[in-house]
Amino acid sequence: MARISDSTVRRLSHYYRVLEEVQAEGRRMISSRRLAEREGITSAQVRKDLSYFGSFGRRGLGYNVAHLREEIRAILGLDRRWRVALVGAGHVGSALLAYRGFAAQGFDVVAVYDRDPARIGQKLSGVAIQDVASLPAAAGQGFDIGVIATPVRAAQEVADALVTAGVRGILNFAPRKIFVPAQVTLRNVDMTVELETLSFALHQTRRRRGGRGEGRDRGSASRTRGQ
Amino acid sequence: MARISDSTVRRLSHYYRVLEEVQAEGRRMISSRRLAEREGITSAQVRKDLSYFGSFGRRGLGYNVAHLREEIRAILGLDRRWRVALVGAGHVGSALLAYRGFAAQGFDVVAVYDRDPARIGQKLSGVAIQDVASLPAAAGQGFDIGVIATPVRAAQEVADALVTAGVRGILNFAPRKIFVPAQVTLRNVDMTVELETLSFALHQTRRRRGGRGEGRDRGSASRTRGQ
DNA sequence: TTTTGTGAACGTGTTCACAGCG
DNA sequence: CGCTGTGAACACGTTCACAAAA
Repeated sequence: MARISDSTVRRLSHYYRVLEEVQAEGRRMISSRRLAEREGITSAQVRKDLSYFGSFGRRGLGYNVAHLREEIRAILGLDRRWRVALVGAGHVGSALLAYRGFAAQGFDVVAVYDRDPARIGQKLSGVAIQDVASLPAAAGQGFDIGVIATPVRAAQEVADALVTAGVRGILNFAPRKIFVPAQVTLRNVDMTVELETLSFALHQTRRRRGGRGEGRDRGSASRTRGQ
Repeated sequence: MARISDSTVRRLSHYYRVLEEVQAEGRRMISSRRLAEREGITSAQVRKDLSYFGSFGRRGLGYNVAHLREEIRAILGLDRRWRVALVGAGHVGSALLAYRGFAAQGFDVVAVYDRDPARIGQKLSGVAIQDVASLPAAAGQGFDIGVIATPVRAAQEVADALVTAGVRGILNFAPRKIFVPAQVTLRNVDMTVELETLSFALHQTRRRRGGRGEGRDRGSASRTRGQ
């Protein structure tokens, strides 16, 4: 299978969510056009994305909602459960644990670590908080994914510990670049960057006074409300 | 000024953070190569990004850390303060309010809204929570940015209310596409997508058993630890 | 000699447009 | 006729490579 682009995978995740909704609405089939409208993209993009993985549609009819949903589910690897280790039991960590969609999509937080002695031993959403010092020795726990929800300064050290503990993927919430071995997949969620790019955009439009709103719709930029 | 790509702006935000660190370390100058190493990218990329905005370096010497930091600060529009309205006083909203870096970079949360009567009237990090029903009428408050930290189902409605209230930019944490008028800038932080792309990547590598870790370093993917 | 700034080459993702099938 | 699947055209971001400057 050819290399799949990052953007394609991200959109697949979006399609998956749309399909859940559409299925809840009781629709049986959906065309690439309707699916695209829901996401504010082109139908060609939808078809191209799906075509990398197979032919799931029926010409003249569109896609069977339930079937396509299952296919994407399998493609994304959501048809299994993932063992997640969370490091950092602060605000972000708590928010994450409290988020129900987490477990719903197959991600089980099986361990929580923190450095603060006051927190160690406490329970967070039913999971006991352990001393992060014991993390590097947790290789036997079979963690698949590690989540870094610590202050920036601890991020790289925690990443190293997670790698030692054997995780194959890391989701990093700390606003700083961290380095991991090539075989470990890294994903970042950096609110600071989003906020600053917003600031940049507003700053710009103020300069270009009132002018053309500009159809700069790359990635997650704005888009006029569809119908 | 030519159109600046999204990726360039995001990197600018990263450079800014690196420069803060480097400045704290007491260094006076930095070359594009060293700056690039810190972010795990190429020096040509750094120079190209900066070149869109001017010539800030000195050939043979590199960039003056303090000066370049100020330039980027101005480019990103961080040399002013932004009035932020937060909608949703749940876990994500609280985490956000508690994050100190927020105000430090010029973002002042001047109002918090929620729908839950039990929360309305309470204070969150010093800000009184108001009824979200009053949001559409808040046009006089001069909000620049709106943050959506509500459950998915309320997201679009809240977005509409924020637009009515006059925000020019929206940061959406709800895992669903929302539509806004073209003149409003939209930015999304979707943890679900990140998690699912992680799942996809791990799922893939398991299939391609042990094989070449693959240098798929697009976007925020993994990278071998530098030096 | 070092390092910037930048056109040009390159690679990759998106859009087009249409053949193919239902 | 409607809609998918896809090669080809296109657009755009990244990397190269080198002239210019310190």
